[in-house]
Amino acid sequence: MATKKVTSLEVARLAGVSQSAVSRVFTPGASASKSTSDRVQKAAKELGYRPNVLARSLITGRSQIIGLVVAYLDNYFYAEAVELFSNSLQQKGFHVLVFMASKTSGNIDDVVHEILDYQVDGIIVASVSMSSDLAARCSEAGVPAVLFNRTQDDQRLSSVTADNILGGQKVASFLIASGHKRIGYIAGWEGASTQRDREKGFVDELQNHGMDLFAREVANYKADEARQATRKMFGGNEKPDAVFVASDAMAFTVLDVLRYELNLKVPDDVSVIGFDDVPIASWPAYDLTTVRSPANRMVDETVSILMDCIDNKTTEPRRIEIDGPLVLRGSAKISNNSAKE
Amino acid sequence: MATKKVTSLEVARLAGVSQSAVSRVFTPGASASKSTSDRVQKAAKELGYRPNVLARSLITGRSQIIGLVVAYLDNYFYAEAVELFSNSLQQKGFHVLVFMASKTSGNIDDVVHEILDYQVDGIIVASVSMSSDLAARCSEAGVPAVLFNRTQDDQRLSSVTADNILGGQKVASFLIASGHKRIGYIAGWEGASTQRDREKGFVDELQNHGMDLFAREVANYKADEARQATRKMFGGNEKPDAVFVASDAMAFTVLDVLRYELNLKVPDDVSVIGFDDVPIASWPAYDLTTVRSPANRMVDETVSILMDCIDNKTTEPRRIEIDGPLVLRGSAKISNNSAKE
DNA sequence: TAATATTTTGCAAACGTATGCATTTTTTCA
DNA sequence: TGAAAAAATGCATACGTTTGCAAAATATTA
Repeated sequence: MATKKVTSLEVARLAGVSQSAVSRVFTPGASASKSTSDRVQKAAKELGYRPNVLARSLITGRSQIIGLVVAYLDNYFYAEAVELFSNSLQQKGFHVLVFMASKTSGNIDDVVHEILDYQVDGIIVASVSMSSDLAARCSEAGVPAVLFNRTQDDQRLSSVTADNILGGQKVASFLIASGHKRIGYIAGWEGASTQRDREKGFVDELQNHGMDLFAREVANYKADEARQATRKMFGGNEKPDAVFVASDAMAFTVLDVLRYELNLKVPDDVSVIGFDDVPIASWPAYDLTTVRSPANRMVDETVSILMDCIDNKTTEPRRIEIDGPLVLRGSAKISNNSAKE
Repeated sequence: MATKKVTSLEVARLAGVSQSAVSRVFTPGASASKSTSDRVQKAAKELGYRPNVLARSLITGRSQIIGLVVAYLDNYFYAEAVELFSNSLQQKGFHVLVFMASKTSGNIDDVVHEILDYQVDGIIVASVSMSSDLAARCSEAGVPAVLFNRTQDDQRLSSVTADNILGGQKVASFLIASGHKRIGYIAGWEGASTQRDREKGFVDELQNHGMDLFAREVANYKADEARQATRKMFGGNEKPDAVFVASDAMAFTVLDVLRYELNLKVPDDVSVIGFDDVPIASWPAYDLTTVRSPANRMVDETVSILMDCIDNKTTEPRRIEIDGPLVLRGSAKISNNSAKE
């Protein structure tokens, strides 16, 4: 009700100094004598004064806000990323303004425009692509943007991803070494670089060993489509003896369908491997063999790039791929039982 | 690089009108003739002009920013809430500034101060308590605050929760009706109203039927503590034949320990019931009977309260409890097998 | 102690926008 | 067609800060 706004001017009056003095006391680098500083601090405390960040950013040109575009939080990988980003940036004096790209507008460009309206100091684009003229717009506005868990052809954009190609290769090598013969793949959304790279590494490595995909379905990183895909892939007589799924989130659905709907034994009848190593993957009910996307390291790199751009104006775009191990668990056969079939 | 900021003044010059005219064109309610509007729009598009939200808020006193304090996103219930909040508020022209309360500072008050510095139009406090003098601070600053999924004694704060007491009662009635005799409870963090209310409803209803808790452990809403609690509760000879767990997130861990570590059959040896009905609860691997916390309705109510406060200055605090059904799934015996023991 | 170097302080001008008021233009209606 | 009503426009000010500049106060040195 009282809805009182305490300004630096009122503090100045109470402390018997100029408004500039108050500002200087609250500005780290500025010069103020101990005596005025004390008086101002006291007056500020008494009135409950705190600087208005928005007014400050108007003049400094820095809002201390980072815009984060994200499409869905039901994939735990992104939920965790939001938490990590927020913590990491908070520690550096920044805060995260969240923009959902999913249901509101299919048009990412609108969302990014909205972000720029808030005079953010940087943009993190997670799990979404950006038109390249929009990227141009950002750099034109002097706002650094980093793609998180996505790459793009436009070489002017920085990006941080797992090493998806290498990850796909590891899965292929492992499945071959453990004696699998009929290997399927369930793809994510084909517009996503994560999907393309994971599949490319996987298929290339199969072919290096003279093998081809035995089956392939597309599930667009969606649970219900993953369900359909599994039914289709395992509906016939000739079933795969292994399936690589483009993300853990889909792999859980695949496992559920295989076990509880099709009554197949994992890993005896079929081995299942995912990608990301989200926490659920280690839960005994799933115990999923998967490639780790090291979220914390990816976040650290992303923040680091952003900070470099903001501070030193290092405008040079970077593309970083972080390697993660294949984590062996119970959903894939390890032993090389060569006598099969 | 170019880092050019286009201002309304430049647009005005190009369009041959005053700066006020430009402002009016971009302000919904303001009056501007079609001809100037067209000219301004054209000039704006040509220069790539968009109003500076921060400068606007300085003068309007509205930032269109809602601060969201949240402690952990690894509980899917809160991850979903963030998504729902962001979507809902985005639609109303607001955006969400995220503040993590967990690891950085145990002190929520600091976090809320930081939020207020951003001149937010409202605050949502999820899964966290607030000191009541801080609450006073908010209302003093004219910033409405709503507790999400928490209540507090301080009657001046609005809050939105599931009907936790009723939910606990439903679980008790159900377990009794289906013939369970030795009923345990695994508690969340005892400082949380959700925990207290769920347990209260549960225990009261048991006592209405002349029963007491057979066993009780505290797991503080944490996975590893839930693991310990389950081992302890089911380590002896006299094991419970049912256990109510204060949240789904913990219930999944409980199920895993029961099945894969203690080799008990669910629900034959023991029935397990959770609270929240997060999506994983419906996955066949868990198939968890649970009370629904209707996240979307809770979010809608929270946003609605906030908007009322912002628009009409309805300062009257509201406390809303939303009823959710007990969702019957496979983790709890339904049949009334009275002949047991 | 006097002269110089340093620090502290206040003044005033920004930052980019919204808006009350007075003035001009357009519309309305008899 | 002319007077009154309505709409559009520009001017100037305000929002709450930071910061360059010059003046004042303090510290340093010979």
